[in-house]
Amino acid sequence: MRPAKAVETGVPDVTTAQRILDVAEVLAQTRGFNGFSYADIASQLGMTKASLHYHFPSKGELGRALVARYHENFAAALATIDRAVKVPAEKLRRYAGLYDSVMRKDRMCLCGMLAAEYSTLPEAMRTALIAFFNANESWLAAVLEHGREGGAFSFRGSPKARAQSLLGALEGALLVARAYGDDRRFRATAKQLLDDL
Amino acid sequence: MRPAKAVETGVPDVTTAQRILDVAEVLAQTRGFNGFSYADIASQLGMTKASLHYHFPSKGELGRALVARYHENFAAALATIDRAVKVPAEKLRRYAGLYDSVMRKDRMCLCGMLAAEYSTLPEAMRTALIAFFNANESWLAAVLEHGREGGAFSFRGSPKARAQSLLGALEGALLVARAYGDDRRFRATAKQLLDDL
DNA sequence: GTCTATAGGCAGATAGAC
DNA sequence: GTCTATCTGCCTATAGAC
Repeated sequence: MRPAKAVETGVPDVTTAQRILDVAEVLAQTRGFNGFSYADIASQLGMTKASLHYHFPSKGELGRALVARYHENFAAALATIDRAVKVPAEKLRRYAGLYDSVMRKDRMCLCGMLAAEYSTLPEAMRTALIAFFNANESWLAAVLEHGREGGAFSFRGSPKARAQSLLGALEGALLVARAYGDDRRFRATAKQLLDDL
Repeated sequence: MRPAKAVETGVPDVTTAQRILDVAEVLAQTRGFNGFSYADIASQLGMTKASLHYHFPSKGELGRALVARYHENFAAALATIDRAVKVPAEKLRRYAGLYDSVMRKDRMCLCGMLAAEYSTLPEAMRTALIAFFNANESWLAAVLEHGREGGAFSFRGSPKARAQSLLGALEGALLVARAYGDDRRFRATAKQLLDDL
């Protein structure tokens, strides 16, 4: 039986693989997937490149794991919103808040960043990336449809089409605001997008 | 006096520097600035890497020239729109058409791509990038203000704020649509953005 | 202006000791 | 699991012949 560890502190096990992903995620969100190397991760963790390859044999594998975990965490955040809030407009406000918290950390959405690099990504990462966007769109479309039925929104067109443009608009707002280094700019655009519904 | 060349064909001089920029532009728009090398350009032009360095001593220099030329061409396109069209809504339709023509070539807007890579860019490129966005926003803000005064638009908020969110939304729509490889998706979003004004 | 040749460094990745 | 050592290849960039 596996021994319980760090029970006193209440701090759960953090595996090396997780710590690698943590560092890689920040690097990928700030510099892009092609903008960092195993050496960057290794130096930040005080270990060697060879050790990283034990956990993630190739960079493509690392990237795939990165997107998968990001997707899981995002899905969990959406589930939390669904549990905590029932009002569609407030759901969307919180959804935009997820992007805002990324902006405040001076990062880009991981998947927005990877979308820019799409043509250079291995197939497994491409597939995972599209899955992330699809999940976001489905969630958004459901909220939008529900909100319009309830009279909270009055947008034209299908909920699906709206979901697509909203997703793109938030990613783009983040992309440009980050270049300006201005998070108020992102919030102003996000508010406007939601007010337009 | 410099001898006239290619007068018979009516084809103007295309300098080597221009041809280098042409190839580099496509590469930067599809793979990102960190996603291509001098070797890629050289092989496409049938010349050596060393020759490229004669025209552009460093990759940063090449990138700066890339953004500067892109900005010039974009400004010229906006001037053409201003000359050909007076109706604000139609001006914006043509503006979105500029992005659409990029999408149809399976490329990303050069500056949207560079915005993703912002933190890895040399200072000169960052400055040129922001200048591009500023010019776009100024043009958009003027058209939006004019259109609202004329009763064509009824958006809320300042024209400047609208210009910022419109620019971001178009860049983001392009970014995501490109990952899906679906240009109809881009056009649907663009239409929606303009209809919302 | 374009070439050959090469420098010097960093990339992702592997072998094998501990 | 982590290390040292190393491989192979590509990167940006330069020197100097033509």
